[in-house]
Amino acid sequence: MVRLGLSESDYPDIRELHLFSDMANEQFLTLMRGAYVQNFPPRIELITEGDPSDFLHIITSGSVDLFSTWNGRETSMATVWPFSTFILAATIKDAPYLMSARTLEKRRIALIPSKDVRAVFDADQSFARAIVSELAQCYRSVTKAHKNLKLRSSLERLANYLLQQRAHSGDDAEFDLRFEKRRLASMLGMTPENLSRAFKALRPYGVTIEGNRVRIADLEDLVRFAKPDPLIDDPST
Amino acid sequence: MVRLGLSESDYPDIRELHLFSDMANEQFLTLMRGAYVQNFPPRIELITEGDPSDFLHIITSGSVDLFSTWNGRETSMATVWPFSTFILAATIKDAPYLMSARTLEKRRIALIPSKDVRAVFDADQSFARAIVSELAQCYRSVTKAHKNLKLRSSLERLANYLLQQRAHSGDDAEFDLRFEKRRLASMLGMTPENLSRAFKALRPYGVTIEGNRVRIADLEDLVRFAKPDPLIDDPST
DNA sequence: CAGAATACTTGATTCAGATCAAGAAAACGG
DNA sequence: CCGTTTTCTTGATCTGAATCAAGTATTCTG
Repeated sequence: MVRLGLSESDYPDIRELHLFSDMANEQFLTLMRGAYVQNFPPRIELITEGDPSDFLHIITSGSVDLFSTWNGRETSMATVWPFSTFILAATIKDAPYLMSARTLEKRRIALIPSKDVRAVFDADQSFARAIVSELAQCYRSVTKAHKNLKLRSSLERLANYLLQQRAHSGDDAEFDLRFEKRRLASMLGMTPENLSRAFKALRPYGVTIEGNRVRIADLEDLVRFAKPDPLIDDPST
Repeated sequence: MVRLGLSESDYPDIRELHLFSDMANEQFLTLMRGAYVQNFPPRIELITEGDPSDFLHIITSGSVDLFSTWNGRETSMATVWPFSTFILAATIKDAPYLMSARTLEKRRIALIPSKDVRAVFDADQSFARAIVSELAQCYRSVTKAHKNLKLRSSLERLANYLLQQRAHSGDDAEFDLRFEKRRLASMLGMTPENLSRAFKALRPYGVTIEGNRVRIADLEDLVRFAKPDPLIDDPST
C-alpha cells in the first residue's frame, strides 16, 4: 500500500477519461500534481461508507466492487473497471461516502484530493461541464438500476443482464461472465443459490452456462422473454 | 392546460430554490423570460418516460408523482413537492426522460426550455455550481433509495419511512401521511394489501394508524426495530 | 502435489410477500 | 343526499426467493 506521486506515464490514460479530456492542460496538470498512486492487494477495503470523501478515486488497473451494508447485511451496488472514476458525488458535495469499495484483484488506483477537484471545477469551465455530464450519467444509471429492481423478478433481471453482457462482448453467442457468480448474485439482488437455479430456469430460452462461459443459443427467444428496455438496460442513454 | 408566460409574481419563489438563488440576476431573467406556466388538472400525465426532455420543470403548487413502467407493471419512484425542479439529469444530458410524471392534485408548473438551461449553464458560473450540487444530491438520494430496497424488508422500510416523516413533521408523536396509502405502498415497493398488514405488524412497536393519522407512542421502541441509518435515511447528507 | 479453504450446485424446507376474493369505509358526482 | 366508484382492510391461498443442509467442484497455499 505504498503511496507515490503519480508518474507521467499514467497521464495519457487518465487524460482520456471524458471527465478530463476537454479541460485545459494547465488545470489538468494541477490536478495530477496533487495526485497519488496507491497499490492495493486484492480484497482490501479501500473506502468505508460513512467516511469523509477526501479523494476522488480513479481506477487504473484491476476492478473495484462498490457495496453497501446495513444491520449485518451487505449488497453489491456496482463494479468499476479501468479507467474510470468513482464516488464523484461525495467529492463534489464534500459529504460522506454512501458506499464502501473493495479491490477484487490486486490493483492500482490514483487519488486526487477532493479539494483540488472542487477548486479546479471553479477555474475550468470545460471541467465543470464534464463533471456535470458525468454526474448526470451516474444519476441516470442508478435510476435505471432502481427501476430494474422494482419492476422485474430476479429471473427477468438475470435474462436482461445476460443480454447486456452479450452486447458488451461484441454480440458473440458465447462470452465470459466478468466476475464470480456470488457477486453477480448480489448485484442482481438475489442469493447465490437462487442464481444457480435461475440459470437453469433460463435453459428453455436457450441459455447454457459452463463455469464462467455463457452461451445464448437463440437470441430472439431470450429477448422475447427478457423484454429489454433501453430506459432500463441501455447504459449509454 | 393553458400555457402562459411566467408572471413576475412567481419569480421570488423560484429565485429561492437553491438552483437559482446564487446566480446573476441577468441570467435568471433570461431563464424566466423563456419560461412558461401551465395549469394542469389532477391525474394528468405530464411527462412520459422515453420522451425527449425539452423542458426543465419547476413545480409551484400541488405535488407530482414520478413513476416508471415496464411490461405492464408500474412503480412510484419519488414524489416532488413545491418548490422544486425535477428531471434535471435528462435536461442536462439532453437525453430521454427515465420516469413519467403525473399530477396528484390540480397544480401549476413552470417550464424552462432545456436549451436555455444548458446555455445559461455555460454563461453563469454559480448556476453551474448549483446544478452540480443539485445533481449530486439527486444522485445520492437515488443511491439511498436503492440501498433501502436492497438491504431491508418491507416492514423495515415502512418503519424507517415513518421515522423520517415524524422528523419531517417536527417530531410530534402524531402526524399525517402525506399521500394516499396505495401510492405509499408503491413507493416502498410493496402492495397495498401488504402495507395494511405491515401497519398492523408495527403495532407491537407502538405504531397506530387511523385514516391518514399516524401515532408513534414510543419512539425508542420503534427506533430499536427500525435501526435508522443516516447513510440511507437522512435526506440532507 | 496434497490438504484446506472457498465457491458452486442441488434438494428440502421455510418465509416474505403477491395474488385472489370479498367486504367495509371513504371519496366522489350528480 | 344517495348511489357509485374507489380505496382500504382482512382472510385464504399461492409463489418467488431465502434459508438450511450436504455434497461437489474449484481455487488457493504451503
